[in-house]
Amino acid sequence: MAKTNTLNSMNTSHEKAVQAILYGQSCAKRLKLQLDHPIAGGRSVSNYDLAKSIVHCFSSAISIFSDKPKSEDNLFSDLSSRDSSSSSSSSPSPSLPQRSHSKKRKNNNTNSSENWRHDSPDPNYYDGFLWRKYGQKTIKQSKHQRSYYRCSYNIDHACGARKHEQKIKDNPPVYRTTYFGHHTCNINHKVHNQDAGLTTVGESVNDLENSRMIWFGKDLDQEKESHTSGLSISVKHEEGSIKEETMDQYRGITSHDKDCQNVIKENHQPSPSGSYTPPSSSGSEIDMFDSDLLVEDLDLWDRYDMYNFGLR
DNA sequence: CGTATTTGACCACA
DNA sequence: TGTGGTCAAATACG
Repeated sequence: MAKTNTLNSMNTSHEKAVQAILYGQSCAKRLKLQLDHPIAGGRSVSNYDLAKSIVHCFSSAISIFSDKPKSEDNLFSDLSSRDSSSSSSSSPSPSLPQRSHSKKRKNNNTNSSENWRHDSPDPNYYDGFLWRKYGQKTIKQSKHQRSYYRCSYNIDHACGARKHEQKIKDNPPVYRTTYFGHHTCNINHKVHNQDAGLTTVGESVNDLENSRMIWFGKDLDQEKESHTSGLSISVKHEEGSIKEETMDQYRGITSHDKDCQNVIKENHQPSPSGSYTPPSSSGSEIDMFDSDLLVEDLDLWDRYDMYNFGLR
């Protein structure tokens, strides 16, 4: 493909964003084709995969466009020096929150704590975990409020994972979620999945993480493990109420999975905030999932020329 | 009635 | 002292 050369020389974020959009367009075309001709033979890519790729492409493009190098660095260094300390203050002590504890994290080695950042147009972006909101604050630098969440199992499992969510851009809306700490609640969870042979689920969830998730800490494998094993619902967001039916696909859970998965099942129903809908009985889409389809890094957009689907 | 969210107050850090 | 992170009582919700 002649385009590959162009892509190889593609360096700027802008070009990457354009490439992401183009790829998304390609996927959309392909999806339309498959929807128009559902029985067309030789369908190597499921509609689900295509839809997911489309969403991812635009999400990535938005993320790129919204990332002004300077402001982002500033913002993030700010988070690293301030926010991330919250995880360390709470996670180092596996004990449950006590009233005697200070209400603000102590100074700590925040730079070494695990942090993820994710930008999404969807305020209820599904990240594979169940969160509980514990605070909301107006940030002086931003006109939008920042919401504070902690893992819903921070008590049951002494899970110190936390995240902040804040709208950073209006048009188009971009929500930035910053993650702190580890999900200790899900370590065993993955084992359950593996025992149950749900590797496809793991791959699917893993894909979520690939969606423009920026990691800036250490111990990637560990964090990845957490994401891979996590299954949950979104949380209510004060600025939007986007449902996440699309995430149903990720929830192929067997009955003997315990811990978080069971709790998810229990919590979904009563939770006023969760927009979770029960997993569809057919896991066919998950089974058809091809993780190679998904874009892990925008630097690899050229790689996806092989998935051009012959539409160009 | 149990659980999740909201929100004002408290507190630590820069 | 200002800012932002957290707590916890009040409130909302199913």
